[in-house]
Amino acid sequence: MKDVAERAGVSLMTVSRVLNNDRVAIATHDKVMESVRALNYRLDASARSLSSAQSYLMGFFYDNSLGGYISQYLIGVLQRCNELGYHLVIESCSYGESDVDSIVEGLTGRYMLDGVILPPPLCEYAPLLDALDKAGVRYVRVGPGLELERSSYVSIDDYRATFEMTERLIAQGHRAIGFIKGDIHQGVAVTRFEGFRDAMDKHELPVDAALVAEGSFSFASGMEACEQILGAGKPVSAIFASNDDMASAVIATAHRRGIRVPEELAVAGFDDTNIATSIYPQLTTVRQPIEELSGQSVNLLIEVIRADSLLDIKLQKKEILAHSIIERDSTLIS
Amino acid sequence: MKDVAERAGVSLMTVSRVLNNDRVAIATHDKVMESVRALNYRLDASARSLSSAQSYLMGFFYDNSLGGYISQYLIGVLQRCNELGYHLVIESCSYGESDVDSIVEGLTGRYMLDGVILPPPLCEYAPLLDALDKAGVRYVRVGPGLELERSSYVSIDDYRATFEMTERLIAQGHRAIGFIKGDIHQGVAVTRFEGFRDAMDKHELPVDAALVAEGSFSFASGMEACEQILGAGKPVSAIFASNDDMASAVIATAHRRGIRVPEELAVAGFDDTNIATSIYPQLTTVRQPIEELSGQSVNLLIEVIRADSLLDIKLQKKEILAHSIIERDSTLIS
DNA sequence: AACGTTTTTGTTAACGTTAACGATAACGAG
DNA sequence: CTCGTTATCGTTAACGTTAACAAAAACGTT
Repeated sequence: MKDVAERAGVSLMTVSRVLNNDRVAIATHDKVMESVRALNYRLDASARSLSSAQSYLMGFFYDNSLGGYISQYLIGVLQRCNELGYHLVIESCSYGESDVDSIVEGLTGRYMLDGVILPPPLCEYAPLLDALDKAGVRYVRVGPGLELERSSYVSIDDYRATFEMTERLIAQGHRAIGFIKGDIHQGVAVTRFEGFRDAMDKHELPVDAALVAEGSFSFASGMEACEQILGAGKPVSAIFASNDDMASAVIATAHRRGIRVPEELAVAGFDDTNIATSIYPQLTTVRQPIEELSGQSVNLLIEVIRADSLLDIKLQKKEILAHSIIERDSTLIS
Repeated sequence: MKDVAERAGVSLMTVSRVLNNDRVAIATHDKVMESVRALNYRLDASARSLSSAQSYLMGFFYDNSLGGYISQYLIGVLQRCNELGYHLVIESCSYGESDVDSIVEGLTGRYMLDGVILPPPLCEYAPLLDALDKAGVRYVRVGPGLELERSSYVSIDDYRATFEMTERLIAQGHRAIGFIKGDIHQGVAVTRFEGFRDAMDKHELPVDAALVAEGSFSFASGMEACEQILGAGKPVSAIFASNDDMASAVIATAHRRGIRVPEELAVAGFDDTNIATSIYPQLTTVRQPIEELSGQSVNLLIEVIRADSLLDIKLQKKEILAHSIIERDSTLIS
């Protein structure tokens, strides 16, 4: 940096200011930038962190049950991070596996991470939230269903979403509708079921216990749940699964049993993940705008960081983004 | 750190040594660790980086076309990284999108990254390799098919894998076998086709041009390719797709056309990704041990880093791990 | 022209660690 | 017991940046 400063005939501080977009006379700015380019100079990230007490590193906690869908979260998060000059560090952490404290300690080397993004299901994992709170790490959650008063978050309205999808199925003439719950330890699983139940109630349709099965959001659990519902021997004309993995398991099960979708059985999912369009027939589902959600979580996180370090305020901001219902071939009768 | 040193009655240097597993008398070690625990002390990552010229950060370049499969790479990489005290930074970079230089510059703040892991398809993206070489960033590639002399890498033997799978199909009695190529700009796509072709040759079976279609490794391209092959009107009893996404597209297309799998059409894929077991019927495929490959890439990368900083040697090491053939319901006739 | 304001730039002192080298203590062999 | 060797520990000086404050320059007002 000294070389740059000398070449431009200014002080170190001025160079630093130019490189950090601080207030500098435009003429000076240009002079400095010219030197920077000529010498192909870059700030040293470590020195910068040490001096400024910021790492420009965001954390992203990843649980394997997020599986392939991590990519959809990553798109939004990475884009915002890059736009804002941050880099993204992935930390793996398994829901239920309890070395949470040591994980949090591991990234606690004082200014290692400026903040953390928590996608599902970790956004609802209380021990992790506790550890982060204790360590004073700032975080924003994406799509939590539990402990909503605990931190800033972005989400969709899961209740309204399942409510609306259920009404859509009812409007299509379905009366006997099966439902596959997600992992009931997760808040969204409960919320989604409530939306289904209340929509059925509203239209005075019974929620038959034999047509409601518990899954865990995984494909395998979806197959079991579907077998259970179909095995009950009661008539069902549609099954609404709490996520796309389980919905695709319903379709797979139907194929295996020779049941035609959607003619004999309509199937609806939730999330609009990649798999929704990678199976036949393509899945009718609730679309969560995951990219927007996760991108917005970065914006929020930065606000939280600013509020914390500038004003020493623990900001709590909640944002609900719009979902939509995507109708594809698994429910429409062509 | 000063507090820890005073409490333990030693110098700063000794504390540093204890925390870095340097040679220290065992009694001193214990004394220091006691203080560390009592004061709940952690090393400051930034200061450590600044002083030691190491960031303990590995980069992982991510291209969207990796899509959901990033999770399978992540598992191996993250585990090794954590074991070795490293953290993982995800950088997004799109194959073909050409701001490669600015991306590499962005992480070039001298010691920002100790090294980089390159999964497909970026492991074959020459402009990126050029930029990394120019910037002096050390990297290891996972599963490259091109420019094999250019750096260290870990991979499987794609040629042998398709060769063996093809022989397996032939042994099951198939004679008219269709093949869907991957994106021909990628080395593995070519290699995999060669394995298929040579196996057919060996058994004196013709490789009918009408039964070979070009895809791009995506589900959509697989559907098109499959339509093309089936539309040719020639008899086909099996289709071997260059990856699982395209193989599942073949199955979806078969469903749509009312062709029974595997009775009327056997289908084989490549990779053994999650989707292989998330569809009906489950996919016969070549299993790449992605976790092992990616985990091993971290080991290699650390060797490369060591060799470079200690001996100033550009290490080139190649490792081939074993693949296997997983037979599931898309080829067996029950 | 003198003075308050604001804008722009410079100086100094950390930030918390480790490299490099030096000093001391412990040990073994002759 | 002496001396060389090795194991252990301490001192000093960076590492490259920015915060905080100070100074100077530019500007507008009366």
